[in-house]
Amino acid sequence: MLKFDIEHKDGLARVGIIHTPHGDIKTPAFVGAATRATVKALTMKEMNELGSQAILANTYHLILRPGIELIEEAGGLAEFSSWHKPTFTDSGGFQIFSLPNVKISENGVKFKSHIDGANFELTPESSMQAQWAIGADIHMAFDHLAKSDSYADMEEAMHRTHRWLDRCVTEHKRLREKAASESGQNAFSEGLPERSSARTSAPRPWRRAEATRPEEKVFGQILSREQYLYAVVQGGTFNDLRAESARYCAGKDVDGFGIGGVFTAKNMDEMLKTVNSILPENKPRHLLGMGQEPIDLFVGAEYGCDTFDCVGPTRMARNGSLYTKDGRINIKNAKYAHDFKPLMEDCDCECCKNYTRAYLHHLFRTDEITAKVLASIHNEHFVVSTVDHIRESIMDGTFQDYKNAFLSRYYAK
RNA sequence: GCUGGAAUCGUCUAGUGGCAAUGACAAGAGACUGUAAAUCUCUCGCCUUCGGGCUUCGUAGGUUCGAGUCCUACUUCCAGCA
Repeated sequence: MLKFDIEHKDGLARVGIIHTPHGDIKTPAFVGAATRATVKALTMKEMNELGSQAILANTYHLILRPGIELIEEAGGLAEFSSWHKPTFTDSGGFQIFSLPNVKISENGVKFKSHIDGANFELTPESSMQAQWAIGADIHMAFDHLAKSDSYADMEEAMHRTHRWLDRCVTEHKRLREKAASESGQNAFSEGLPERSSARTSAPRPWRRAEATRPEEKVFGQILSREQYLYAVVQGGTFNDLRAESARYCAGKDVDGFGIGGVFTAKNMDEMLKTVNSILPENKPRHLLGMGQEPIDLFVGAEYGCDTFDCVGPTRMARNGSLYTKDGRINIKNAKYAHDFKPLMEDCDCECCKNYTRAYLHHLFRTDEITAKVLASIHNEHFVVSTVDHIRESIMDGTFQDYKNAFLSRYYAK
């Protein structure tokens, strides 16, 4: 069972530590979205330096490229990407919702690679197998988001998610037992194409060459094959469905919970209150996909979510939309051409400590790669450090003050 | 000097008798929440009561119901020959 210590509580909000095989996550925490085993535009060193505690990769994307076997051959997601800290994988369930032309059946989902047209099928079982091969510390159950927000569609998606959850729990348990009995062997590629196992504990040439790099000291962790499963709560915008889903998931033998499909919900606070009042207190909760808007982080933490992930901050960054304490600004706008202030006052990220808005404006206008790097460093640091401050404020009882001050300024307009 | 060729919205460009006029870039702005996103959308001659009105394709004339498109002259530029 995944170890989760709660250090402090305030209503539904809590401060805790998730102990993973790759280290601890002090919660609440923002998890960087590393869909294709990289946080776009950023190196793992930069992610580490901006304070990120964990990343989340996506099973669907890694199946397409580079292929699950390759990640396994590399020794797992952490080894492959050189992120020797906690990792999550999403199940691929979200892609059912976001991709066109997927064929959904009770068994699972069939889709064509958008890269070369190859046919793939993801099922609860194959998603579990793929996630075990990827080797993230925390896996998401393979779930189903509704295509529309009608009650009927939401209800159907929820029930299917529950049926799939049972299959995920069974398969995850089978793989865990197999891993334990065959430790050291390549035990996790069942259902995937045959491939000779190259995964060993022996250092590979490229690792030996890097062994003296200074960041080895920062990253040095032990790769473990212990892996954990979160159930995913669905139910869309309907509190009765959310409650039903939370009750269902709460009864399962899982290590924590993802709360999915939330960005379609207008009533996030009510919904989270409902769900997190039902979910067992002693297991961590991950709010899937939320965090582009700071208010989501405050509301999420206030109502008992422990971790967040979101592609918004880095995507915004690449598109020139950058966080400040006074709201997001579009750095490409003409008015920043002669603005020689830092992007954000009192920000200690590499971008704000060293560069001006005018310089960022110029880099974006000239389409320089560095524009996206610096912007991504800032935006990712902004959300990571905001959640870190939320943690501190819950700890010392000043959460409401911090929330009110932050949000009233950010959304003042 | 002679002989060809060319001049179109900030730039490059399409257009060879019915056009406020093509495309790209630039410019102005917006969107983005478990990433098919370093992506996408809108505006881009002037005015507008959003029906439309007005002025535009080097300059000046001409032919024609109608000219960016045809003719003449001029101006500028390019190429070749002197």
